[in-house]
Amino acid sequence: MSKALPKRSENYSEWYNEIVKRADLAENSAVRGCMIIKPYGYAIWEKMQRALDDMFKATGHQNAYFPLFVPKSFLEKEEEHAEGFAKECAVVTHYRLKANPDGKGLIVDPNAKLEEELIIRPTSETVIWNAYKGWIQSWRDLPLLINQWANVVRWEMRTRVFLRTAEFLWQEGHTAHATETEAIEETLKMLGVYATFAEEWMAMPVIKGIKSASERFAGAVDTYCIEALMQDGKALQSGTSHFLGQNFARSFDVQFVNKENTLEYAWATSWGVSTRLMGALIMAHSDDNGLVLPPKLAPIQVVIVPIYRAAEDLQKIDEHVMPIIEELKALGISVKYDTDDKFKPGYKFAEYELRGVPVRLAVGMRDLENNTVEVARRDTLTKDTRSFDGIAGHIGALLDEIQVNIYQKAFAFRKENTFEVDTWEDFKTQIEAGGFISAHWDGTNETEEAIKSETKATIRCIPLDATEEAGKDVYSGKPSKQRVIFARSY
RNA sequence: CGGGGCGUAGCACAGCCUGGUAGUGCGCUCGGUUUGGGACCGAGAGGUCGGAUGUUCGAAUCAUCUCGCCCCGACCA
Repeated sequence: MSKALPKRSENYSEWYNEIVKRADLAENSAVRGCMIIKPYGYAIWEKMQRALDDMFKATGHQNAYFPLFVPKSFLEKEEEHAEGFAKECAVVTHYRLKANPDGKGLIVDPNAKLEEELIIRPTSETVIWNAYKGWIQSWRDLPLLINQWANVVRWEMRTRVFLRTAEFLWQEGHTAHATETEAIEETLKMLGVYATFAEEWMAMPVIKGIKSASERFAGAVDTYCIEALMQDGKALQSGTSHFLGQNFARSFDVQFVNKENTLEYAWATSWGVSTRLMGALIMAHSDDNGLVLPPKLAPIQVVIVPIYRAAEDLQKIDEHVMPIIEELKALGISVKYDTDDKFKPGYKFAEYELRGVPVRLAVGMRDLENNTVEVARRDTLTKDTRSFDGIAGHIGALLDEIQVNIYQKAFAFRKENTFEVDTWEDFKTQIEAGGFISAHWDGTNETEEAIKSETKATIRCIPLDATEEAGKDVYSGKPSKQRVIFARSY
């Protein structure tokens, strides 16, 4: 068995799959396109959930839960929404099985056909807005700020662990507002929450932007997104926030009486991030030794590996190390002291690197004599022998430093791989090399389509912070007001 | 759904062309020595070769059919 991972630069796809497998994050399930998230992977997801949930609460949102099943008639109500999701829906048609009269096993009981088919939710706008109809009568009921943590199913033709699975876990926020302005503010506020989460927790820089019409969420007026650049030069849409206008309120007849005593349709937003963020986390930071986790999301932040021969030696190390473990825990740092004697230190070193543990401490007899400890950082793969005194404080600071360093590394990578391009020749060359391309676009669907079919590059977003700049479309040569971001994407 | 690849031990693979005793490495079990970057020695356990049919004295190997998985496209968070 080859112990080394495939090289990131040689086969990115294989490298990614190996990290997912070897770091024990997830595996494919018996059901095609679905994944099993393993305990270590799930622990990371839980940390993400916790941080996001806190941010949602801090912005006034509450959690609720809505059904898994969407009656087909609900999905039909918003036309564009229906059209957008129709091709990827799992449908429940029966509610009972029975023994096969002609042989072994079970068959679907033909007598148990549902009058109306149920769709397994691909997203919950329809069920939620159907419920909101009963919840909203007056401007006093608004804003309604709800989030749901759930699973959804989208029957994709081709799947990839974390990045695109048939079933995935996510959160979906669904809010209702009395005014358009307020709804747009909410849309942008939540986009900001996602960007903050991506940058401060995941240590992954993102571009905030708005989608072109062709990339817009089905049923939305505007779709905003955060786009991140992966190490192979492809973009990953990491979160979306939609301004839905009054589309769903009209479709589900959600009207309220405003302060002027007139009936008005509610204004809506929805926003979501999914387990795809796990894929983003892996692809944004990891290296040829395995996963690299930002300390804020690492289930184990510090691992301590004892190095000893005899059992008495281990006991001495135990005594030496216990107070530090307590001290670290008191600082809110999660520590694992790995005394498992089935594996040698070298094996453990490699294993924790594979799993992305940010800091590793090695303590042996030599250290006990010298009152030292070996401190290894995952992000830089450097080792440093330092005094045992004050080590807990040092590690606390080191974790912060690693968090920042991982971000800066990703930021520098993005900067080096973002290119302003002004000619079609350069565009075609650059897109092969990967990265974000900042280029002028004439705003038409035709040009966007043509560029896509010729280069597989799509408009990732129109950046929110872009400055107006007169120019010519990189493809059509027609006038353009600003640059947009093109890339090949996942 | 198109194009390519692969199904042999828990995992990774060889054997197939040219039919004749089921192999290797990792992992696993037991014993011993080891332990500061994926330890070593010795002894063991583990297989209806994805399935079906056919050709043959004889099939992992040849033929036909079938099922499953992976990769590349179209679709997408």
